[in-house]
Amino acid sequence: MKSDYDPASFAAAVYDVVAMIPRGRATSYGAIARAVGHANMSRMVGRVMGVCGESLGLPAHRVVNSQGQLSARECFGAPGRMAELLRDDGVEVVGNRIVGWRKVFWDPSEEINI
DNA sequence: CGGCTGACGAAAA
DNA sequence: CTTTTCGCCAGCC
Repeated sequence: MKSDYDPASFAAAVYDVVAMIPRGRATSYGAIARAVGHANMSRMVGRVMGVCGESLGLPAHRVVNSQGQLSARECFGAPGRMAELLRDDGVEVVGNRIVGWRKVFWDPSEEINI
């Protein structure tokens, strides 16, 4: 299987996964990294999302860390903006943490490896 | 060209 | 709960 690490392919896979996140759900960087075949590249996922998809219209606010905590809340133009978007998606957010993260969490590997 | 940092993760203490 | 360590790669100084 594709064990070769391709930055372009990796980014494309990340975009694809993030774009298919259902409303009212959220996923983690590690989950995406795993889904694309790079378990330890969670950081690269964050970097790829760091550019916010550059007008790709990706629901980056649905991507949080493994603990369901919003690390990039200040990257959406204003603090609390990300939580607001999540709340609009039907996800309860308290402070920087998603409420019921366990049931809100969406595993992309289930939709990719299906 | 080397070192630091970073929307991270997981394990260990 | 907090803090530390290791891993991974890319971008910046």
